Parts: sequence; structure tokens; C-alpha cells
Amino acid sequence: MHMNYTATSTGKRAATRELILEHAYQLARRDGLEGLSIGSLAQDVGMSKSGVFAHFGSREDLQLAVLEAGQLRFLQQVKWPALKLPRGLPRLRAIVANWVTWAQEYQSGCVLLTAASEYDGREGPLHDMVTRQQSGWRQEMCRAIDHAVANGEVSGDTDAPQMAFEIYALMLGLHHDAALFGFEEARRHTLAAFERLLVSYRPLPGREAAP
Amino acid sequence: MHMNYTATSTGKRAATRELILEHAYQLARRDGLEGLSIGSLAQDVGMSKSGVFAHFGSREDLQLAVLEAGQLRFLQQVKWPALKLPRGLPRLRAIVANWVTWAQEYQSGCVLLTAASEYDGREGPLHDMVTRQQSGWRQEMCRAIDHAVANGEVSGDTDAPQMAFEIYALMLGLHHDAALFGFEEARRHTLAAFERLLVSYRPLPGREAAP
DNA sequence: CATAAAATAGCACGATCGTTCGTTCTTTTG
DNA sequence: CAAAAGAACGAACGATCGTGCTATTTTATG
Repeated sequence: MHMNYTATSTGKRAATRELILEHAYQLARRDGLEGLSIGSLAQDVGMSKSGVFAHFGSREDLQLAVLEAGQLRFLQQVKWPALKLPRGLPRLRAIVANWVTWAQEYQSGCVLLTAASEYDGREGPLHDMVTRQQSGWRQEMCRAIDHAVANGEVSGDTDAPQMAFEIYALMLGLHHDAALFGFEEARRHTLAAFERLLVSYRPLPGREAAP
Repeated sequence: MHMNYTATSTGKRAATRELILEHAYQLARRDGLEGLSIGSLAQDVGMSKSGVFAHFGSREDLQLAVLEAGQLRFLQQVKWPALKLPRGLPRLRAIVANWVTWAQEYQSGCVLLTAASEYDGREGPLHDMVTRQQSGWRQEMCRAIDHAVANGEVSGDTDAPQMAFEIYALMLGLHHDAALFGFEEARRHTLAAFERLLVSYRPLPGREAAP
């Protein structure tokens, strides 16, 4: 009889699949999802090409799995810890702080960002997943900003998508500069810019939070 | 006798080299410099693989040539027209405006940005050229900002590299969002953010430009 | 027009790509 | 332990990769 493994079950199959995905994820950080080849991946894992291939029906499915694994890690490290903090500015600050740490650990390349620039101009399942990921995360940022508006921690006439764009842009700058000019300087610039941004969105005293 | 062509001469050789580079540049916009293959390029130009190959001693030299061509176009469209405007804020504004137009025409991908994310984590001639390009352009931005500081158009205690980082980050956000969510919304967000940024760097009235 | 030179084509090479198929080894089940 | 099922291997496929080498065609020279 077959064992009816589920995706989250910890059988043999799922275990080596996770092992492969871990290696694939690391390789994709350096060379992108387009630079990920089954041959080099198999060599990295220590398996045969066909052995690796059998876990994903195609290269594209492998890329999709790596991309999904990347998102899971991002949410685990950036979003979920921030959910423990109170809604509003504290949570927004935590998101940014966790994001900076993410960029530090993933100096050798963020798979999500690399994938975004690799597939933003094409079509197909990878493009669709990238678009879903990016717009989903942007919405999360807008929600966090809305909470801060509701708390009166940022100006009442704040345009949340506008502010989310500005914060996201800072993180793009962080990744870009960290990879090219070094992480420490990039972090300094990013955090300073974020504080300036918060100041520019600060509510006018005595005008807001009035009953 | 041979004709002693120079690189900028308009002989036959240089002409077809430019033709090949034009096609290569367009292909690289969609697939990156790493996705650029001599076979598909030759097919696109309508030549044989070896015919194309002969113009560049190697694939890497082709990639370097494309990258250099990209920088030339960027400077032509973004920097040089801005030099006609007076130093300071007008020129800085022109740079940003031209840059936005650049992003519009190059929605299908900016070769310079793609190359930056492709080679920032590796080593070799392409990495070196990317680093030179990016740090050179950042310095240009700092110079433009310094002029605005000297004119009293932005605050006297402005940290030019900091401000340059913030502007550059906005442009990264522009390219990112334009490709994923559409150019018009991305431009709106970018220009609005730039105006907010200028406000936040505005000198305090009556404190500066005093004899 | 003849001739030398330059530009392009054609072909082949080893390597690697993603993928398929049949076999072998390993694990689980009865 | 035997039998069934699952997982990994090994070889091979056609395609494409970058790169040489040799012809052939095109262009420029005298």
C-alpha cells in the first residue's frame, strides 16, 4: 500500500524534498531562479540529476517551490515576529527592523527580489506567483500603516499605498546598496531615511486625535 | 592595406557591431545579461552565430559592451540634458524627471539595474563594471545635491550621500512598481515621494542664506 | 578589373541543459 | 522473512550553450 503522504508530513519523501529545497534556495540566492540548474543542484545536494528531478515534475515546478519557500521564510522572519507587537507604529517599526535583519542575512541575494526582476516582464506561473507575492506583501504594509493612522501615530490624511511605496523603496535601496557598497553603510542610510520618513508623516500636534 | 578603424569610426565593421549591440541591448532588457545567448542574438540580428561572435572575442566581452552601451544611453537621456539646466535644484529636478521618462521607455527592463542585481554578488569584469557604474552615478547625484546645498535650496546640514540614497531608492521603487503594477501608478508614487523628500530637506526659513 | 583583406558563413567540438525511461537499491508493509 | 512500493540511480535523448577552425563571400584597394 502507499503511504498517503501529505505535503507537511515528515516522511522520507518530504524530508529529502526539504533538503533539496534548502540547497536550491541557497543556490538561487546567488544565481537567481533562472540561473538554477538541476544538474548543479543535484551535485550540490549529492544526488543524481534524475533523483532530484523526480521530486519536482519539472524545472518550473522546482522554481515555484523555491519561490514559495522564500516567501515562507520571509514571512517567518519579517512579518510573524512583528505581529506580536501592538498594532500601529510599533508593529510597523518592527517590520522595518526585521526587514533590515533579513537583508543582512540575505546579503548574498534575496530570492524574492531577484525573482521579481527576473519575471516581472514575462508571463507564466512564475510571473503570476511573483505578482501575487508582491501585491500581497504591499497590502500587508498598507494594513500596518492603516493601523498607525488609526492610532494617530501618523498623519490622518496619510495615503497608505503612497507611504507603503516609500518604505518599500527604502528596502530596495537597502538591498541594492548592501550588495554593492556594503551592508553597514546601507543600513545607516536606510534607517536614517526611515526616521525622516516617519517625521514627514507625523501628525500635526493638536490637530489630530481630538474627540 | 587595412583601414585602421577606430571604435567610433563608421566603417562597415563598426556599423554592424552597433547593429548587433542594438539587438543585444533589447534582448538583454527582457532576459538580463545572463540570459543573453549568442545563438538567439544571431537569430535576432539575422546573422550566423560565428559572424556575431567574431565582433566580440567572447560572450563576456559582448556583455561588457552591452552594459557600456546601456550606460551611454542612460547618460544621454538622463544626465546630459540635465546639464543644460542651472546647477542646484533645477538640475536635480531635471535628473529625476528624465529618470522617470527613462523608466517609462524602459519598462521592459533597465539593463543597468538588472545587471546590478545579477552581478553584485559575484566577481569578475562584469561585477567591476557594474560597481564602477553605480558608484560613479551615485557620485554624480551627490554633486548635484551639493550644488543645491550651496544654492541654499536644500538644508545646509544635508548629508548628500544620504539624500542621494533616498532619491536612488525612489527610482528603484519606480522601476519595481512600474514593471509589476503599472507605470502610471508607479510614477505618481515616485513623484509624490520626491516632492515630500524635497520638503523634508527644505532649509529652515530665515536661518540659511544669511550673509 | 584584379587582388588583397576583411567580414561572414558553415561546421564541429565538448559541455551542459531539461527530460524520459528502465533498472537497482531502500524502505515499508503483510 | 517475503512481497510490494517508493526512492534514487544511470544512461541516453535532442537541444542549446560558448568557442574554435576553415571556407566562402563581400568589401576595399591599386
